[in-house]
Amino acid sequence: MNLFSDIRAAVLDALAAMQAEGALPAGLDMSNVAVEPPRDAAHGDMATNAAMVLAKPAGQQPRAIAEALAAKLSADPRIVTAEVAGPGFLNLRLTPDAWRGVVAAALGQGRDFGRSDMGRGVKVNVEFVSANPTGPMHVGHTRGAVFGDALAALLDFAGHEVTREYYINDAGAQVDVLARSAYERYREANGLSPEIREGLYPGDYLIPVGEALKAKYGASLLDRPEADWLADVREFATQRMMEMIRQDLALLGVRMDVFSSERAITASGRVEEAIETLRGMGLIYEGTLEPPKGKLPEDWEEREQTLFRSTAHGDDVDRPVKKSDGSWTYFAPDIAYHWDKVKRGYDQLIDILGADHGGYVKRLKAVVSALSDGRVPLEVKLIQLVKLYKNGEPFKMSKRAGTFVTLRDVVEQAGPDVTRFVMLTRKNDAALDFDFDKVLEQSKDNPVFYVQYAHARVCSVIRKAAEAGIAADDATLAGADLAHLAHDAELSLARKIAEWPRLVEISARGHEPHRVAFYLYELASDLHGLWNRGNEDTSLRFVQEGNAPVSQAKIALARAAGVVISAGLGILGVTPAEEMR
RNA sequence: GGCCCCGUAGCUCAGGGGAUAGAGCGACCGCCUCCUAAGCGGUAGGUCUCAGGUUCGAAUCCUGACGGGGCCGCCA
Repeated sequence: MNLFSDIRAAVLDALAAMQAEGALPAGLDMSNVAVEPPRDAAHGDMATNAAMVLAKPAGQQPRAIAEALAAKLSADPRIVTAEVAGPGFLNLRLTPDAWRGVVAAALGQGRDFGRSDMGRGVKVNVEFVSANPTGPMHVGHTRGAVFGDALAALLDFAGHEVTREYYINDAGAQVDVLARSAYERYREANGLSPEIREGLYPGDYLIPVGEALKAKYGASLLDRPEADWLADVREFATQRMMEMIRQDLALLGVRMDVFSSERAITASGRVEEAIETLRGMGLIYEGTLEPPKGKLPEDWEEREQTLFRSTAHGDDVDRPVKKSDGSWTYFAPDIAYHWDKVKRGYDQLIDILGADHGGYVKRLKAVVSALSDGRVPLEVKLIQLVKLYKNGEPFKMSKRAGTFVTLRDVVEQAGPDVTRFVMLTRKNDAALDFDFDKVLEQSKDNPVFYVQYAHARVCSVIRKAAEAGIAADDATLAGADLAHLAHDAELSLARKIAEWPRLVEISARGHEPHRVAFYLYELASDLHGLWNRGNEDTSLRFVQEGNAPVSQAKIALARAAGVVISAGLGILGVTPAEEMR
């Protein structure tokens, strides 16, 4: 149930009736007609811009259209008043029963209240994290992981068929480096001193990998040429790294549906296949690139390479798929991988990438456009930098300096709830300040506690009611006589609850899970506000001792808010606490 | 030089073309005999970086400046 879209439908019906009567011309575009909560509550419960949007195409005065529309709408039993205001707004006031209906719907549907069928039949692939399997996840990865997971949950809630996918970069030079680094730790495990040369990964996390290699191979790999052991050690170490990454993701509460391997794609010849397909479209050629303007790379020289004509699909320059030595660039397997996703039948692809991949977006879009014949849209959500602060001072992560902050560091200290909420209370395209002390503080400055506290208060009310001998289970509440909700402070909370289904659709459409976090904060604020009004006006307390029917109506309202908080936190992956200690 | 992101209250940030631009923190003044005060109410605080444009209407869309960050062919 979405009261805003219900009322919008009523507005459209009224406009259609006006057209049938000749009061409005036929063939008007109604797509911009909106029914929204007004910025200022004094204007009413809902406002529509219909008259202003239609005035010009209809060739009529906006206020005249609004007057006629108001006359039609006032026949609707849910609408108390329809007043023309300002340049042609139509402000609507709804009956208390309309708002009580929202409370009833939320109780009836529980955490499913607000689910939308907006994405029905739409298959979406959300690729995120995709951290290289060469070490533990760090703070930067954490933001992408949390964002992707929440976006996937949001799209699911809005009715899409969602696949969460991780692309394992297990085929490039970096996994050879990993293998060499692990091999040194293997030598170390065998009592030799490791040579962690420049360019190898020095992290301690490879020490157990070296020991595990010793357990498996004994001393048999010692003093052998690299060619003898590289492939085996690479395979072994890569698997170990992926296990570690899966554990890190599990700590955060992130679960993937599909892990795709670059190595598998490369080995199966699909890169060649993809490039040949593009060649068949006339999009692959041998040529040289113009040097970039401005600051040149130091070793710039003109080279002939195999290039992808990405400019034919909106890119600024063509992009190399082969290096000058004839081997594939990083881009080539990515072409094959995205083609693979297209062939798996998704209607929409979403890539969650770090902001340092900004220069990569246009070529990826070009590939998907070319290989899907323009049918499958690819949206790339760039996750901007996480700036770390400690004691209010910015500090840089450095593996060498030992200030490398892992996901595990953060989650084990702050907990997954705080980590997730903080990282989701910001748009993906704005940089995020992550202040360790503030996040660890667990104080009122931390919005996640504020929202959880609201939920805990609802649970507390229900417990108190039970102690007072008033039944307050969901089944009883669903049958409560909501006519006892009459105070405007109570109906205001119902109005906020009514916005939830609308907010879900807006957030899902914009791929903006942060909106959920901000809405939950507002909803929590409204609940806390109503709670405290009970201090001055005892008739506003949820539990009215000795009056079960009235208590149950009030608790039903609180429970409806709690159900929405619970559902919203569920999308964000945050636990709805039942009590705070 | 080009491309991407950002610029809104002292600070951190919301604001899917709508009315008098909002919240938190900080400052100031109040509220616990009472469902958890991890809470609530109020006051103060604004040239929405600037200049053009589109529109009945722009913080929002477009163009261009300015400022900050990121990226830019044999790294992935």
